[in-house]
Amino acid sequence: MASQQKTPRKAAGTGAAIRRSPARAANGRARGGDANDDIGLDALVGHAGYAVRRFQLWIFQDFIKTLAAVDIRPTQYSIMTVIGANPGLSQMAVAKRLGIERARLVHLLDSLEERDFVNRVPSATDRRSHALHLTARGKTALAQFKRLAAEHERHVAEKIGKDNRERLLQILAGFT
Amino acid sequence: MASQQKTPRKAAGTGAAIRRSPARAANGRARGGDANDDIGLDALVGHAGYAVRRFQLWIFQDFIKTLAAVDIRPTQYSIMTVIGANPGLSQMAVAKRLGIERARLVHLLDSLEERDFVNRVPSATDRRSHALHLTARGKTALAQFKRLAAEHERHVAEKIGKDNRERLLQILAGFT
DNA sequence: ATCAATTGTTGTCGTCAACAACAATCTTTC
DNA sequence: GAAAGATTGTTGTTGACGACAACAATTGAT
Repeated sequence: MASQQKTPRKAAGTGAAIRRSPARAANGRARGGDANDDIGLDALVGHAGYAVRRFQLWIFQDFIKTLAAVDIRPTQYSIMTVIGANPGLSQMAVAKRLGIERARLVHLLDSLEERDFVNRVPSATDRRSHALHLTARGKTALAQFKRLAAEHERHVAEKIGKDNRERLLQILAGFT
Repeated sequence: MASQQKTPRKAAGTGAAIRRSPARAANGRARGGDANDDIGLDALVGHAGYAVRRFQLWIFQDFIKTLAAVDIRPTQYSIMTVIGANPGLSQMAVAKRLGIERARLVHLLDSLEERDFVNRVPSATDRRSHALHLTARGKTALAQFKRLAAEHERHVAEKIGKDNRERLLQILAGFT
């Protein structure tokens, strides 16, 4: 990390010239100028992971923005949705189902419980586990969240196209 | 956070009996037993963001695993790919192109420079910026990375189907 | 009764996105 | 050409997140 520390900007006055290889074509610009979108990605295009990362970023940002008024993030929404559809689940069950680490779920449930959306009820059959339930307030809140989430989903449809969205859901159905 | 602290498990000894409601249907399980995949997701299915999140997780894990031998992560790979295809770019240009914060790119380039894959050359036209280049070692390394990345991409194709993968890339092309 | 496994919890570590602030350096404008 | 404003790289902080490790309480199996 101490490799080049404080940016010794002036140090290397190396007249070593640089003259960007003119043969390389695709490059050029250097100082923004105008279009900075003409930067070749080369192999990056054609990489599913890259496209998915960018898309995931966009979609989460839109979700957060659309649900900003109620201050609910995607993970919180997914938790409430699962509990709402399957009341009484244990934390392990929820964690496993959503692919969340149970250690992380603890804090997530803490915040949801603080806001009186979720309830940890001691399980009757297993004194180790908690049965998770939505509170009355949580249920009505979730209903509103779902409306906003539906609006977000419309944004997605507008962005990539209605049928493309459905095709996407179909392709990735195996991961839900 | 202090809401329910140390799990007062025993406290509620409420002999209130409970005998889990047999009517609840859909839930039930509690202790793993056998199939724990029968938990309804309700509205979660049909949410692009959720599917994309799970997929992105899978795909990144596979990328990391496939390139574990060379210790290259997706972001590092994308940086080297872009620099390789457009030598001389500034950090701002790379950051903007890849959707990485320029603050974050600093550390990423530090590590790549430490490993002698990338070079920060003082720009000839703008003494504020650095012209980014792959080192000789970086170029040969990138060639190998690309072979491994191609292998990873084959894993993706195996997972979701060859044509589904291409359709996915096509749908998300606007985000690259 | 004993030992292994499970559940919720706490804590730590490393990655990552989002900001804010700063010095050095352009660029613009008068 | 000097002052004001914008850019570039950098440092630092915050918070969400995934991955692990350890632990007490409890359950299940031997």
